[in-house]
Amino acid sequence: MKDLTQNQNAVYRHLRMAARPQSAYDILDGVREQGLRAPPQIYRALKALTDRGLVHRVESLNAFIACDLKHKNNRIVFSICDDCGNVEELAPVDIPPELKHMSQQSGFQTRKMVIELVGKCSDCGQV
Amino acid sequence: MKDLTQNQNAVYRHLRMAARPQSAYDILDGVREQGLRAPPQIYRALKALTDRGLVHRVESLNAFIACDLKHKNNRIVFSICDDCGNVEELAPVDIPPELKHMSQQSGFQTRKMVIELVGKCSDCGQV
DNA sequence: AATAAAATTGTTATTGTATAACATATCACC
DNA sequence: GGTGATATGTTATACAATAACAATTTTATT
Repeated sequence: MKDLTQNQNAVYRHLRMAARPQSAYDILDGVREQGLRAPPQIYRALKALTDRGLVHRVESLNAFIACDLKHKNNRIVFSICDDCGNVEELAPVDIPPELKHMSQQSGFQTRKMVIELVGKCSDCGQV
Repeated sequence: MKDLTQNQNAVYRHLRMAARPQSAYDILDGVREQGLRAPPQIYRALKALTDRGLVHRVESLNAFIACDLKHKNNRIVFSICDDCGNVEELAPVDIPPELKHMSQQSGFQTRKMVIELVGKCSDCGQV
């Protein structure tokens, strides 16, 4: 892939294949065959991948997901189904104007915004 | 306080006193004197408090913070300084229209939205 | 090419976060 | 007072993340 190290590549490929967000230990299990054996190897690869924006961390799940979109790494939006666990990345949006205003008022300089919508996906919604 | 159990009250008071978001184990240390001894006691109290909207979880920090605002529990906004660790809760905002539109397109029913702004607070910003 | 410095990778051990499972107690109501 | 429901305590364990150091590979330099 794009000049990734072997370990990064293994982790990235695993995440791209996965149907759901993966915990670091899920990933570890998934790449054992490629010779990765210990958590730090996974976490290092994840750090490199998230720094490059190829992978995002889903904060409320302590899990990781490959990024399909091409976008700057500083606006991230997920919808998270708390029934089936499915997570979709949505196209990034700007900081809402009121929010931008509020945070600037207080002198806060935003480098990154994460939005997580929690609810029910289309499959789980009609109860 | 408002018909909280003893444990909930102890945890809530600790969080209201704290200057920073507290991990569950920070809280445990802080309420040992009140007789709480084990993690499940903390996590149960936190669950009750977050369900009632008196406490929020700061997802990207695995930490908890008391809510000063009176607001519905389904729109939460934080600014998080990744330098000094300070976290402020900002007034809730609506789901950005494009986002609402996008998620509805896909049939997602949002119950809750969490926004976390990461950057530098006014104290740490001027480097 | 030989080698020293730097960067990367592997390994062990540990720290931090959260919950399962079960025991005990308290409360509400008949 | 018995009984079901709710709350609480306790032990043990699972899951998430990183510190510290060893080994290896890479790079730059002579």
